[in-house]
Amino acid sequence: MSPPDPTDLDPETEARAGPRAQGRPPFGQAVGFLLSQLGFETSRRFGDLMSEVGLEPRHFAVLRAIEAMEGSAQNTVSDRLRVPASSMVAIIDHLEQLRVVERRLHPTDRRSRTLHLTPHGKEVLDRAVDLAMGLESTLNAGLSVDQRRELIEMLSRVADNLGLTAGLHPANARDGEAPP
Amino acid sequence: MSPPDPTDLDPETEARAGPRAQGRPPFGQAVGFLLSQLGFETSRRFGDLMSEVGLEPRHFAVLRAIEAMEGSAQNTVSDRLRVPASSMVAIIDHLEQLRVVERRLHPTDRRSRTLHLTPHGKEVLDRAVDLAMGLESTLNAGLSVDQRRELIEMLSRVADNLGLTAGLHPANARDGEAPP
DNA sequence: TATTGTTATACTCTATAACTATA
DNA sequence: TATAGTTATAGAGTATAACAATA
Repeated sequence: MSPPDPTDLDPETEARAGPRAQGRPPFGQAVGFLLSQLGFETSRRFGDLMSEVGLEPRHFAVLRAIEAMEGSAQNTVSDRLRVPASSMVAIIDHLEQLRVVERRLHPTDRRSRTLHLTPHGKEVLDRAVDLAMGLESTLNAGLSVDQRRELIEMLSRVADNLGLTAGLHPANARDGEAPP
Repeated sequence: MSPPDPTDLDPETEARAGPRAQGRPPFGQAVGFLLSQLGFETSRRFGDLMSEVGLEPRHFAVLRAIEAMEGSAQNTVSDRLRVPASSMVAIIDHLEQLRVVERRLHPTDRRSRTLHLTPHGKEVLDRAVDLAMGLESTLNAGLSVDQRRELIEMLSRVADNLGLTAGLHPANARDGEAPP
């Protein structure tokens, strides 16, 4: 093995800030970097939690929407969440296999399917919500109630700056104009 | 076309909060949801910006590291950023094709390659940094200097709660123990 | 003709592990 | 034997568009 590369940085000095050249802004402490980093890790942990109840984040989102829009047509839900129709098929297939959602015949339009949460689906959703609240507690640890409120206010402001629609996650959403 | 689904929610009432059932917490305003949503959109916009200079976010991260660790071996950089070695090959290939980075022979270890930023690479990095700072300004619009500082402090606290290493983005990093 | 839901296909992405050459 | 870099391969994920039934 060759000797340590003499150009290596001192780990104790630089480790916490990440590689950074003289004269460059500290990207590791920029709002954009922090949001990207935190969003990625938060999503990863959320995915891990949801897998405990057999779901992925997208299934959770659709399940919540179905509870809120009980009996709506499949395309109504996919339009609301801006999920592509073909992706929606796979999502509902999965939820049906778990027996948490049922497709039923639409009373007047035979092309259409209405979506319904089963009693078991309600239980699974309760459990998923508990898991999500646990993650929320982890994130908020050490923040006072006032700090958390301020944090949410500022993040909401940033979301406005980006033109995001509240409550609509862009990960699975089609591009295009926001709903009117 | 069939008449509007009678279970549809009133768009004007519910659009900003997203689908939500009675008795459920307002996920759309939770820290976790906001971070996930903002992180996704911030990353998407950052990727769009980097494409203006022919880069993807990972290339930007590696380019910054090479500037900070000029002349280090390829595996030193990939270890620092926790990028898998085989991914690093494709990243450096791309940076070399853009003539922003050069591989050179290691002076003592003929298996190894040292990485060097070209003068043109410095220019490209300058431009990429400008683009990133523009996004940072967009994100911070409407926040006072004090508010931005508080926001960064609180986000850093949340990052600590998640055990994240400052400046190290988990998107391209292998799993495993953090550097000592 | 247009729309709902479905299926099939083609594409991207990337991680794993095999391989070469050196140490 | 172990390591640096490279290459090959296989799997997951996803969007696109074609399709069948119905409006």
